[in-house]
Amino acid sequence: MTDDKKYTCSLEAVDLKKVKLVSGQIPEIGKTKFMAELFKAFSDPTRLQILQALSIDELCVCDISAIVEVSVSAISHQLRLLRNLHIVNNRKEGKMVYYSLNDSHIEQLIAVAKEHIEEL
Amino acid sequence: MTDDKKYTCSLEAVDLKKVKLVSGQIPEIGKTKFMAELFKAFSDPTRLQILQALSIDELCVCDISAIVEVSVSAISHQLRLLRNLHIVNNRKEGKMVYYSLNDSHIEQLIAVAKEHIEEL
DNA sequence: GTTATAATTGAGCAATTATTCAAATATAGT
DNA sequence: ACTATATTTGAATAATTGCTCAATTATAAC
Repeated sequence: MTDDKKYTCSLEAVDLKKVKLVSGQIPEIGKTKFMAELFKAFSDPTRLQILQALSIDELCVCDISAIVEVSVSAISHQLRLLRNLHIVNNRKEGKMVYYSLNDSHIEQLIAVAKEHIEEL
Repeated sequence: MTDDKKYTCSLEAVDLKKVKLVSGQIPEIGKTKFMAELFKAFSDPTRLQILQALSIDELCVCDISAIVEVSVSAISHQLRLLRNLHIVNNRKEGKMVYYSLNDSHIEQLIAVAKEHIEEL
């Protein structure tokens, strides 16, 4: 009858007060989903290599392909994903397209992650 | 004959000097894969909600399930993954298991990501 | 010991994803 | 116009992933 979510354990086990308090303090699900998408961009080794390379220098697709040792096509697919999330910018020059990082948060995220795994 | 990776474009298109320079400066693939795994932990909305909840307070599995509105089983599966990556700690008290964040980098990563999406 | 319940676990399934391949665009040089 | 080449794109495929369900483990109360 009551609209209790069946997900959880008995009422005695749940600290309802805590649950309400915490629920009220975490971001709404839409924002969380967006953040998760951003993190997902960093969660693939190929993409992470691309981002690390771009944190050193602006690069064209061919160069990225050579550095990461993955086909041009695969790189291009990944770059589109990164473009759509506004993580990288691109600049066309003749036949070639040069990519770069969009803002400093990208490098910050990578730096913090590096710190974390280094002190394991 | 030569061991050129076939991945890439013509030799004229590739800036070999740049490629070598950048290749030498990015972390080895093993480290990058590990970092990617860390980011992957943050890349699912359910897990990200768990982490955001834990950044506010230590919580038992039941409470997390109630906050995130996902089954206890699903939460437990995700917590195992987070445990294996040393992102969360747990503490047993009777029948219940309390989870908390392992170190401050976790909160830092979430904070930077939040900043990034807010200034889009 | 028996019962109740918090939490974990393994198998299975639907959905997502990273890459390859082939084809299409776009630009430069002839 | 024609050719060469840098990049993009769509479809297909194999691999991964998050959840559910059912069963199990661990602890507490009786």
